[in-house]
Amino acid sequence: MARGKVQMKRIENPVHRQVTFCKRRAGLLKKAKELSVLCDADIGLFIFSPHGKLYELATKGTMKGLIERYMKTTQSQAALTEEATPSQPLDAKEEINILKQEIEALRKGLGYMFGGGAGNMTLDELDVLEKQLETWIYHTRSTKMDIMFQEIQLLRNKEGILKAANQYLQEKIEENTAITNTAPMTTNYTYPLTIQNELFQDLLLV
Amino acid sequence: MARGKVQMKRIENPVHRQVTFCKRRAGLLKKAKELSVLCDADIGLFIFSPHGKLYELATKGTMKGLIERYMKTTQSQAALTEEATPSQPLDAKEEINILKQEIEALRKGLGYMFGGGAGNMTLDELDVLEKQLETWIYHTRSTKMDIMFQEIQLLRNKEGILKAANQYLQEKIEENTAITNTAPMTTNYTYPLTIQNELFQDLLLV
DNA sequence: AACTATTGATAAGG
DNA sequence: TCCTTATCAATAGTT
Repeated sequence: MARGKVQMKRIENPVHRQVTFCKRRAGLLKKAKELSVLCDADIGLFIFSPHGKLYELATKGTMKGLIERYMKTTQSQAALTEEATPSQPLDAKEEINILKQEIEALRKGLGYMFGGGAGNMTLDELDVLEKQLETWIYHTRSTKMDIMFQEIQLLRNKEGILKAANQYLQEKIEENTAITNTAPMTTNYTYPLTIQNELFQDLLLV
Repeated sequence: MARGKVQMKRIENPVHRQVTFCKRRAGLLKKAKELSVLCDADIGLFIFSPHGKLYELATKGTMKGLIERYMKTTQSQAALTEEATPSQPLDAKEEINILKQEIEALRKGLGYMFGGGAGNMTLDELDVLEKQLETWIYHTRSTKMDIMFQEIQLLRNKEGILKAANQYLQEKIEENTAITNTAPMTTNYTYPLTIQNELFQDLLLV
């Protein structure tokens, strides 16, 4: 580049950085488009600026479509990798096939969910998808139950602490009354059930 | 570039195209990485060769993570667009918020499904996810039922046609028997229920 | 935003 | 695929 070699590290000066970002971003998008045209390649490119603004390029169809293709490719690559190194040399293939089937159904189902169209799934695929959804919903409910149970436990603990505090205060009052029982309890000031004891205060912050 | 300016169109010579693809792909990935480092930008880039081979770069985290961020950004942009031109000037915001909530839950749920971890979803999000899954499973079952119903209808039609064919053949036989009833039916040749009539044949191909 | 000196990318060839 | 080299393209620093 010009007027001095550039160091390959973050440009600290914010103005320089912003200018360079604009220039190089344009260059990168241009290069991507050129590669796509010259070599008949399909390219998806997205750039988030430091401020989170998005710049994107999809040289074929929509970015969504390219992303789906990307997902599909990486998933099948993963499946092939697994096939190449079978943990149990034989008969693990069956399980791999089932997983592949599930992935395919989920992938189509995903497209269905985002695309909105219910189309072109076979009966078998729908069946797999349904079972997968049932499993998923089961896990969802299970996690939900866990969280609720934790909350219930927390509330029970707090309840216990409050009861103890209550009793403690009650005893204090009775003690007090016993000592000063010559003076009549004419005050209409009702004891609030706030806890003065610091130990209890700490416990309540859990 | 070198030895002559390049035309911005597909390189027809396959060897040249392949070589150029390798070189420019490397250049593009390098440029993307440079932009990322120099300007603190997050970049996702994937390239499909004409033969479908995938080359990718994610300058922060995984491509999956960047894609999720991309989805989220575009979705919120779409939401903002909708917010800027509200079809019903007021109170459509509520629905938008609900949709955003659903999308967020689904996005997290998607990560959960692929990532395998159940982690860091709130109770509310799990609730939305559960409801969404129920809707989805309902549609899945509905589509399945449609397909099955279609098949049943098809089978019923075929059954009707076969019954008609049967009757037709039966009549033919009786007719034949009536005409030639002087000759005894000594043949042990049993009539197969195949349909000779071309009309029926055509119908059965439905 | 426009200019230009300089570096970087790369087409062709081996 | 990798090296070389002539040439073009991108861009850093400046105005």
